[in-house]
Amino acid sequence: MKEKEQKILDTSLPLFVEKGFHGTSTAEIAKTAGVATGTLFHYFKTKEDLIDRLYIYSKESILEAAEGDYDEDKSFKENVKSLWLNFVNFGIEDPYKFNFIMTFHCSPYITSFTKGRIEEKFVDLLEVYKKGFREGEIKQMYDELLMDYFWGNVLNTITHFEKNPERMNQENIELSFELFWDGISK
Amino acid sequence: MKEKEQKILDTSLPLFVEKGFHGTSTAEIAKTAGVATGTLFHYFKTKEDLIDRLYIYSKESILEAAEGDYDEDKSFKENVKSLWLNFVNFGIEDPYKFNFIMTFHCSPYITSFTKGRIEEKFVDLLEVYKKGFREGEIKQMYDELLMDYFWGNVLNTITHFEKNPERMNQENIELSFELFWDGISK
Amino acid sequence: MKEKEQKILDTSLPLFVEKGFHGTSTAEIAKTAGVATGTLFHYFKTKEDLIDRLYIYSKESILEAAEGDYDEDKSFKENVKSLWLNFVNFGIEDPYKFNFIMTFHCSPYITSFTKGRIEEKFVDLLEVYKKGFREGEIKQMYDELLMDYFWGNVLNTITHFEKNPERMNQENIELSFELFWDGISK
Amino acid sequence: MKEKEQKILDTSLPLFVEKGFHGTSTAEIAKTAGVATGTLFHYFKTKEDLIDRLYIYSKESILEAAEGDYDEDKSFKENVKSLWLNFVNFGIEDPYKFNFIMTFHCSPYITSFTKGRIEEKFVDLLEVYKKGFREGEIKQMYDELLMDYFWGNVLNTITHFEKNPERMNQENIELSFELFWDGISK
DNA sequence: GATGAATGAGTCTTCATTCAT
DNA sequence: CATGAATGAAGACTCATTCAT
Repeated sequence: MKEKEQKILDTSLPLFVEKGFHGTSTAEIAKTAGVATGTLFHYFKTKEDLIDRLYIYSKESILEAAEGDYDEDKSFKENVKSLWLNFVNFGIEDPYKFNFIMTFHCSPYITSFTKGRIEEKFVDLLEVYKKGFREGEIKQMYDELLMDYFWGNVLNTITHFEKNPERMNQENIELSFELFWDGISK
Repeated sequence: MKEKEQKILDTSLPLFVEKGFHGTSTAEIAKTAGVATGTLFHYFKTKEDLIDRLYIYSKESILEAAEGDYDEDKSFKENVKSLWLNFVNFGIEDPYKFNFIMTFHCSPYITSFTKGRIEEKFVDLLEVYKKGFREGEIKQMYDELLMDYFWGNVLNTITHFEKNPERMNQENIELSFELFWDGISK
Repeated sequence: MKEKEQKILDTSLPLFVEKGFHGTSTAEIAKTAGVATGTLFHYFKTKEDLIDRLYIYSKESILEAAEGDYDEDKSFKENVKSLWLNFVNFGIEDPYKFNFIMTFHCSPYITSFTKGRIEEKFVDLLEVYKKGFREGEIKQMYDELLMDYFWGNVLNTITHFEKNPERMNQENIELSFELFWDGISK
Repeated sequence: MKEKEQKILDTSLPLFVEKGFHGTSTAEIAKTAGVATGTLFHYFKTKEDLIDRLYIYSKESILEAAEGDYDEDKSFKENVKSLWLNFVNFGIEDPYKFNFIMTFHCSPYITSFTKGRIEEKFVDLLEVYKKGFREGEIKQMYDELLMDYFWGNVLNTITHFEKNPERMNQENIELSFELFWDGISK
């Protein structure tokens, strides 16, 4: 990827998160990225194209962050915790990318093609855990509720430590996971 | 409140939720509400003023929905469940108002004056519960985490049933509360 | 029609004729008409809409100019001459409108709906002459050739006197008609 | 002339005819011609330069088509007919070049230098006929009217057969010439 | 109170042209 | 020669807001 293209992606992501799609002008993005407006449209056909590419970019980052962790030798709880931590750490370390995904997940500006392409990979990732959930020591419930509960807790934890960074330490992160795990345990 | 003023409030709320602040034009609001653009600016000095008033309007609704419920004769869990249910029901019955609050809670368009005024009332409402939490049979943790966990679960539950309306029944709502409660229980 | 709307129509017509569709900017039109750019788009949804309305406006003018002239008591040649003169006079007196029609007749910016609506009226106007042409003392030929020959001569005459205004007098106009008439006479 | 230079000329001519000067972008020309934008500007200093060169190119083509035909042994009418046919055939066989000339004849983008240079040659070509017109069996009239009448008829004939290609045959072309000739004959 | 014509700054996007490679 | 990334002025169109009626 060309240098200016990357610069535009990196610059526009926090702007979109903080000011929304319509609240961020292409002029502002270009200016902040230190390129001409024409350059932005050289790399991204439209503003929609830019945000679509940002969505792919962010989702790939979060997938990478969580990937390839399942360890058969550890307990199921340990494996789930590891996944949970990967997501939470990603959200804390790269809050803009995380918030971008949360904000534009339902946005009409992300093409359904892109959404579908990404969602597929996500489903693959979680497949290995689903099995464990079903056999495990956790409450009986349908998949969607479990997934939403998991995600809700990840999101909640990230948001909480974003708001209260002085509270973020090993102990409180452990506690947050226990809140989640004790909720689903039988 | 005058009829047209009310019409503008009711019309603009879902528009703002679905298209965002900058994505919704005053012309569209006026047209949808069946009034002239001039009329909108007669009742609301600026677009910011309109969204500020919507925030007050929505927050007052949710406060009303949760108010005056604490019953000394019931167990603490029952009281918390009752509060949790009030919020969840509000979000399910009036999803636009609920989403409006969630979306514009952090928005720069809501004046900090308005935010402060409202937050104050909220704190009052929760004060009575805080005591219970401290004395109760729940895990030891600091207030902010508890509040955020509570809110995260409410939000999560509402979002889940919005996405999966066919799953919404007494049993699954109870289950959702148990996920929350078992999380904080010792 | 509102005053500013009319002003925009009158101002833009010569601009489009002289500089073409793409060569004339909406900013220039508005400035020349003495209105704000927003005003132009208040009355005309798009630039295409403006040129479409101009086409209707011009064609209606030329139709009015030629209308209702057929006189059974005069010779056929006199009637044709009268029609020919009406068109020629229109083109000389209102050269912008005439040139606008000639230039944008085949333009993709005029909707086919508008073209059809106008063409219909034109066909009606010429119908009464067609009969005469067929029975008359003129050469045998198919309708389209006759019509194109007639129009070509009208256009030619107007263009000629536009370029050589000092030549325009009764005698030369008569001569021009004779060039046309002797062409089609047997 | 280099291959790419020629390609650009051949590609841009129909584009300019169909979409106008401002309606055709240099990017589109380059893309259609299969060259880089930089290449276009290597051969043609500006867009105006390109259209200027196209004008010369087209006018030279039409001059070639009509050149060197006057035959003292034939009747004057035969000679005029031959010239008339040369132009008509050119317009029918190479409609884009012909239309280009007609469209950009009055265009401000063609430098007056170019126009003058070309017009000169044209005058030379017609000089030999003027004499004949004056002495011949045709109506008394001034030169400009005669020239415009001649051109008008050529243009008219070409346009007519472009619109009605199925009517184009020896007989109808003869008829078209007779319309013209009988018009100017005494 | 209610209207909607009028405004002009601001939006996204295109374009002719340049220049380093 | 040939390329295409880079530029920023200009284009069509939108929008919050005002004000005369």
